[in-house]
Amino acid sequence: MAKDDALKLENQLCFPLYAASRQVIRKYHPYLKELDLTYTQYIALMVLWEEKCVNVKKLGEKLYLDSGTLTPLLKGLEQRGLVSRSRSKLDERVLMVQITKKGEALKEKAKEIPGKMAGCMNLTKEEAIECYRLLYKLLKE
Amino acid sequence: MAKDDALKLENQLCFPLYAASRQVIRKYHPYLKELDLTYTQYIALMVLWEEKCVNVKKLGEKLYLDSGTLTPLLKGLEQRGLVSRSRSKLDERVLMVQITKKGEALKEKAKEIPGKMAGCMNLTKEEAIECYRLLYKLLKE
DNA sequence: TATAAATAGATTGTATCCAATTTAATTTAG
DNA sequence: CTAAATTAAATTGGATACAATCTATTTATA
Repeated sequence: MAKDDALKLENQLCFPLYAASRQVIRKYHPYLKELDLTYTQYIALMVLWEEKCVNVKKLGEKLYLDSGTLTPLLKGLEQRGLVSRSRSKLDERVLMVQITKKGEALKEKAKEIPGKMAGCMNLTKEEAIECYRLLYKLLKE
Repeated sequence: MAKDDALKLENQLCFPLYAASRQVIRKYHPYLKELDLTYTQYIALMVLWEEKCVNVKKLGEKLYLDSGTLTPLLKGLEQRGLVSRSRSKLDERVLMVQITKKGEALKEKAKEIPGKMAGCMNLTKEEAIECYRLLYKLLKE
């Protein structure tokens, strides 16, 4: 490939990655709006629905997000009573985040979302599995 | 898959898409910083390096971005003398964006970036091609 | 054991993203 | 021809992302 062609949008791998990511998240919007959640809040809650209690550092590692994003996000969820935040007694630097009853309750409504979203992804089962593998390979390096 | 499992982070396709997208863009950062560009500015310039002149609507269609993102971004590039903006004489609603000499000059430096980034993507050639295909399939619907 | 180094979050500042609304120009219908 | 509908950008407001910096706490070490 000529050096000039390497700068064409159509020859980038990153661009469709970036565009597809935003497009899929936009498709979540109508469903998440019903729960008054953003996509970032949704995936943060996903971790908390599984783990019940997790500190900010660990949450950030799972979501590939740092405290600059998570601190205000978690404060917002706390204000709405969906999570609670408290310093660890053993190490005051560590902030534990816990899902609340109200946060747990929201999970019941959220359960409908993956099924609704499945219809928005026009990949075959096999393609989705391969795409998943490739994205994690990109991510895990 | 149980309905509960569908809400686990590890069972999402969107999440690795979102995380990998941000991670790859983060890897661009040191190289783009040398040109004082953000990733979004970089892909906007990519279109202009190819097309010389394009209106905001068309640019938005290519990048999957709307005027809410592009207007301030293009104003910024204009202020730095990298692009010029002017209303179409035939249709005053349409804003034409053109690359300037200075913007063209930046392309020479940018040419080094794809090569540098290639080393950051740990997919084989075949995997990259398949990933590209799957992402565009996701995107084109 | 003071002090340096490391660690966890919080804060700050810049640049997106995007839904929703607004404005101005053009096209379409009646 | 002219009011209504459509279209292209711009604007507004809320929520990220993330680099860089700061603060408080804990750990390591001379």
